[in-house]
Amino acid sequence: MRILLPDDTELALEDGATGADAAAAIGAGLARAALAVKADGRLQDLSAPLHDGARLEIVTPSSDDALELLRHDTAHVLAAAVMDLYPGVKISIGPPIEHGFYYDFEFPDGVTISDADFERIEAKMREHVKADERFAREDVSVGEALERFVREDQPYKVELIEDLVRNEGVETVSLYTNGPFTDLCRGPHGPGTKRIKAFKLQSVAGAYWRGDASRTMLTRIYGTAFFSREELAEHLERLEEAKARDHRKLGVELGLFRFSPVAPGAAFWLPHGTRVFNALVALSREMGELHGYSEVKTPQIFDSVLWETSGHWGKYRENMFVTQAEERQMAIKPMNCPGHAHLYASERHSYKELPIRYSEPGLLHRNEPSGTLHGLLRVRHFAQDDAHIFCTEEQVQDEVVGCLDFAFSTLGLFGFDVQLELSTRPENRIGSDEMWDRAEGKLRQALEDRGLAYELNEGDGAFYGPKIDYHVKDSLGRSWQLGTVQLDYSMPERFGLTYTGADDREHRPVMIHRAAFGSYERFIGILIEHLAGRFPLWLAPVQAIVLPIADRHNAYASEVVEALRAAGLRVEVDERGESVGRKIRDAELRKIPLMLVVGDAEADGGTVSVREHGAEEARGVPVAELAARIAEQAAARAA
RNA sequence: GCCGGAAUAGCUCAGCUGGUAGAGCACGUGUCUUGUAAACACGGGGUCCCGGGUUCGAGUCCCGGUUCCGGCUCCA
Repeated sequence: MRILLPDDTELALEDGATGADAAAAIGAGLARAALAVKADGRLQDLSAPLHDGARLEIVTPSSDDALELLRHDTAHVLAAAVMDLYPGVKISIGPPIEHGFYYDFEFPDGVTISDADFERIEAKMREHVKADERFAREDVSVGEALERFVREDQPYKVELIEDLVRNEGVETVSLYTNGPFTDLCRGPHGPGTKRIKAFKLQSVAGAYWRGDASRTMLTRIYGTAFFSREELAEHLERLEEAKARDHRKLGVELGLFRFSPVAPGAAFWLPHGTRVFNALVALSREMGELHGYSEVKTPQIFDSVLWETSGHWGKYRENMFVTQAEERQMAIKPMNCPGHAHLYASERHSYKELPIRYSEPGLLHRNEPSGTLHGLLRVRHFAQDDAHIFCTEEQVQDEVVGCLDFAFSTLGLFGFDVQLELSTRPENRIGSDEMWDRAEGKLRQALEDRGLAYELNEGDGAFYGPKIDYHVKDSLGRSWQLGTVQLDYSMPERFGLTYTGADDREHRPVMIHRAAFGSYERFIGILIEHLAGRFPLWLAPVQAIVLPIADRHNAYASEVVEALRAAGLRVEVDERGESVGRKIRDAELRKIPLMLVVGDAEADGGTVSVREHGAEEARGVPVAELAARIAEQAAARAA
């Protein structure tokens, strides 16, 4: 038979030849390096037979799919080692993931695993690797596979097979055996365990079977693997570096905020953190003015009837902070929208007024489950750059585009890599299919109008309408939602919102919920990690620090500070009796954008010596010139 | 909320099989008067997370709780 290679040459092989045979026919080196093959774009084992005319690609460690394959192999080796060490353990699933793999187990009663056990497990894994066990595939009937896993008392495997039969109607399944361990697995796998040159177990965590909180909690062991020790070491190094960017660490080091057990999930903002926060609120207000938003203020605590009207009482009561006032049940607001809807309803509106855009940097409280709190990224007490647009059905499309433009011109200042997600109708929803078709179509159209790439999240919309979310990743690659645009056909109904149309009849407005940053807390957390704590001039809590060389220069230093403050800049002076080297080091560690050294020469000439991160030092800069330049730079919010 | 782990000075951490709590940095004082990433000396600083138990004796062992960390579930 003939197969086609990537360079379009043909290779003649005997009928029934495998991927391994093909690799060997091309060259001995390639045969040694080969892990698997891609036949007509589909990955398969080296030992699987090829078919005539197949377009073949040999997968080696340098191929795109190789790491995933290796990590999947390693997951099987982990399972083998765990089976050796913990008799009676039940296995579930063990896939490769973005930077490694995991395997979920149910350990026998009384056995808990912690990272202290990793050494022992890794040692056992190394034995399996050293033995270079083959990954042997076997296709068996469903009956045979079920019989096997029932006999071995592996209920999770049995359930998986039963589901495969039910959902996909399979009649046979594939089993992979490496050494003493056999797993239900689609494959493919590499030829043998010896290809696993470098691996490491990383953490242990609980994980619900099938991601269902009502089912058993399994023990998940995470690890990673590479083709060389160097690559593993580099990866671990990168993880360490990422930890150094952690906003929880930098926030404390830079004196931005703190947390305390007296208020779990709520930040205490120090003066410097508050400056950053306020600078962002100012930005949002400025953008709001530009885009036709009107700021409003609504109460913090409402009678629970408002939450019943909005529907939050039924759905989110557990997650709301409830309080009491003279026998009346009140609740602290978890969102601004009911307040805004109530405000809208308090006046009559004509179509001529629409769209009405209410913004409010409102302070919100949500009683998030304790286990979900995470620094500034998931908190119970936060503020949003929130706004609600009340508009006619015809205006929705333009308003959504406006929201996207608002968000991108705002987020664009920070250089984030923003992922857009469009979430469509969930199973539990209100409104007709026609309404959903229209609403989803408008969001999609808005994204396409602006040429924005997005991911489709089917069924993930709110019960009252579809939405577009902006997602970014933190330093450790975890994805977080920032802003959003949500169409809401429910709230206007619940609050009986109307406007008088040109036809002199009452009509229902559409409500759009939108935010660019989302929560300021989360945004600042992400921003700190993104910038590694080095804020641009316009956001920096301290924009410049004046460093007198000796204390005879302190008086001149104070003059410089005054001049710069007069230009509206946030400036400090370091008058400590320390060396210049020391003052510079400390200012660098505080990540202050500008260091202004002043000595005899500067005092004589009315200048400063400017040290700026990532730039050449500039001596003899006249103070007035510097003040004008950086004031302009800050006003322009230049990066 | 669930599973696992952790908690010692402002920060980072050491403290063995139970025997009066330590370092570096930071902070304070003094000396030095400094030219682009750490001058030197001295000093102050502790509810060893909280509550209970075991013990002659608990930072250390056991139980309960709190918060945090890593995940899972959830996230209007």
